[in-house]
Amino acid sequence: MPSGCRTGKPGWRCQTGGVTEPLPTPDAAPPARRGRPGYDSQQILAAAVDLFITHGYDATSVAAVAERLGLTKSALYHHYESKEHLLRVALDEALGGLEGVLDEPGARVHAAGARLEYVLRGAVRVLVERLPYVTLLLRVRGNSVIERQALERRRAFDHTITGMVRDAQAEGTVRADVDPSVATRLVFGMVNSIVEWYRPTGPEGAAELADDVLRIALDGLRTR
Amino acid sequence: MPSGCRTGKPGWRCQTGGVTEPLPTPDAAPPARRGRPGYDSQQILAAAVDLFITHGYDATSVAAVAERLGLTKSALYHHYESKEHLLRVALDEALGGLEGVLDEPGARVHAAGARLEYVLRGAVRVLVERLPYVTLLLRVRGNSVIERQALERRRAFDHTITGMVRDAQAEGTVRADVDPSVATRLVFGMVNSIVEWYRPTGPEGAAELADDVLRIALDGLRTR
DNA sequence: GTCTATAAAGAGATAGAC
DNA sequence: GTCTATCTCTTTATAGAC
Repeated sequence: MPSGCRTGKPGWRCQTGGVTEPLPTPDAAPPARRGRPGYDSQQILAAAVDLFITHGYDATSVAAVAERLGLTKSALYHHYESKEHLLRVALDEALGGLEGVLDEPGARVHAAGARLEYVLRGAVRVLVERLPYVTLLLRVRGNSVIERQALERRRAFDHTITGMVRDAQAEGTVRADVDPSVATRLVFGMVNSIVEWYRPTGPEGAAELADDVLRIALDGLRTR
Repeated sequence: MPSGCRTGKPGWRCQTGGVTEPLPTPDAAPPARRGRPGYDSQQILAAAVDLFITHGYDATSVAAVAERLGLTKSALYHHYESKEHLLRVALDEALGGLEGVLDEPGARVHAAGARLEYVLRGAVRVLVERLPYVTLLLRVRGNSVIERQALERRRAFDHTITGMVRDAQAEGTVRADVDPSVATRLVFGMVNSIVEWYRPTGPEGAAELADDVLRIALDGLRTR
């Protein structure tokens, strides 16, 4: 990210709304951690992910992350050995959440239609709970080893869902006139698009959002 | 984009599949243009957009675009006055296509449900016809004046669709138990997600794809 | 655990030759 | 219309003081 963001030079690539201003120092509410200021790894990660989302991973400099926290680059390198380390931990947070849904009992009931419904709702839940991490995951394009590993885990997740759609078509609970792979991609396209606009502070809770998604994805927009 | 993409140094952020290799020179089929090699503005833009999509706009260097074309940076600056100029033209290509759908007669018929259906189908059509440009548009985050102007035009487009959804709810053709704004976002999330996986070379044509989208968005995945 | 200072390389953009 | 050479600033990362 160019330093023009700070100087306000016209034409520079910066967000409005003061996203680049340093966070208040964590001294105000010390989380049972003595010594000097010191963010913990979670707070540093959260700041980094926020910038990665806004400016893109590649375009976010380590200096920008440090500045956001009111630290220097060197201090940041004390917590994370590299910029990619931050990315790896963040992507794992997202993927772990999504994969966790598939291990829950509701994702293993016998009826395929019920499994699918449970997993859709679970995906919305994880997406909202871990919004920044999932947002980052969905912006990864495979430009490094770490990103390609993340994409591979995403593909495996999608593949599992596609199997559920296929099973549900076989049992007659899901329409059979759309390819299961295309149906999965379209429905998860709808689910994933939530990261583009949903903010937890809004009036709509995660459960209501999941209801809306399920209504449209399963029963469609049209009245009958 | 780091030069390690070319040297194959491990850990570098590069795509697999040789995306960064120079294009064959256009000499093979000279498009009625004499003198020496010379790409036209369209070809240069296409190469730039392809890299912007893969690596992100900010992370793509002008040198990388030039190298992709087998040119130097200076030659590229002869065609486009800046990197942002390339972005501006590309985003306009996408937005012009989408806005054009709203001006077509089918988007102005009296029945709101029919208008909505026409515009959904038209959006899929433009998205497929101008796939790279719309893909780039959907990745813009508002980090510069040009990006914010593009986001503003997108918002206006979405606002028009939301109005159609609201009208269709009033006439009884669209279910009224979902907020029109949320419904629009979800359905366009589904439509827009097509850029993440659809490739025109595949077995599915644009018309079949639009049929699938309309089926799921309007009638849902569930059998009845 | 944070700092200053620095290294080596890449960024956008321009000057001017041919 | 394309080139080489260059300017100035930013990049990731490290060394070493406190």
